[in-house]
Amino acid sequence: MSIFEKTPPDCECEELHSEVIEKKREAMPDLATLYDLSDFFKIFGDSTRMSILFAIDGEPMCVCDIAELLGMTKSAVSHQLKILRQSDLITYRKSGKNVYYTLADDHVRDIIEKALEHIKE
Amino acid sequence: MSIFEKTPPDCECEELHSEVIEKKREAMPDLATLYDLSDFFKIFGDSTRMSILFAIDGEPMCVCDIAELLGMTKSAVSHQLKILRQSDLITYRKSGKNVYYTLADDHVRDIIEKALEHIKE
DNA sequence: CAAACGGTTGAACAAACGTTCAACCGACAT
DNA sequence: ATGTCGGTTGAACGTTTGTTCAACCGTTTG
Repeated sequence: MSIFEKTPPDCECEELHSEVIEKKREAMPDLATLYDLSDFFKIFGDSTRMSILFAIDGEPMCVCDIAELLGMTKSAVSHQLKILRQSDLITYRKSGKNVYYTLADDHVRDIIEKALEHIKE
Repeated sequence: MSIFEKTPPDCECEELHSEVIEKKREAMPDLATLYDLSDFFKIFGDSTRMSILFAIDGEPMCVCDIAELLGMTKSAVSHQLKILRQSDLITYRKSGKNVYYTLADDHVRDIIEKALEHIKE
């Protein structure tokens, strides 16, 4: 059979370095991008952080109110806020003893919206 | 609700059941949705699974080739494929001794694309 | 049939994760 | 200064998670 013929992918484990593997390897993003991507999604992969993101959407909220809203301790909330802060997903504004958090930009909303579409299929 | 602040949010920890909390509580998605969302993102939050998704995009790949491409054991890949299968993100087709996997629909591509935009800020 | 191969599975193990707890810091009031 | 309150932090703990290992199943081949 011709090598130019469009054949079903040949995938014998003995045949390493097959055409398919090489073609795919070239199409793959570099490792750094793969890690950045999965690290990015990891942030959303926790229900507490997801709840916080919804909570601080729109009007900013202080830590104590978030904790009350979610039924959690201030400490637990603060730990998650730190992770969200380090990912540049949220911003904060200090006012006296309080710290008010809100979403950093609209990108977060967009991605969650896309995911919601998939969930509801 | 306006982005421009009418009144600065009042958030004393003593004042539970504040207006803000109640307003937010009504705007929050139900718990089931929050869990579904975070569980959905959790799937993407692993570099191995992310790599697999890129690998099987377009032309289907069998388990052995994926393993070779990613430099992992068949077992490890198969475990992650199971998770992706259970999330309906991928489909498979058996052919003799081999099993060929590919993306289930375009939704996956869309979401990863959105995330890539954010990464490259 | 039996052996070999691709793929799956469950248990075990180590690493990563989220919450709790206690201590701490800064801003405000007494 | 002392105390209080909102918020942060680090260590400890229990849970979750991904990989490894070994055994297993279904298909193909000798």
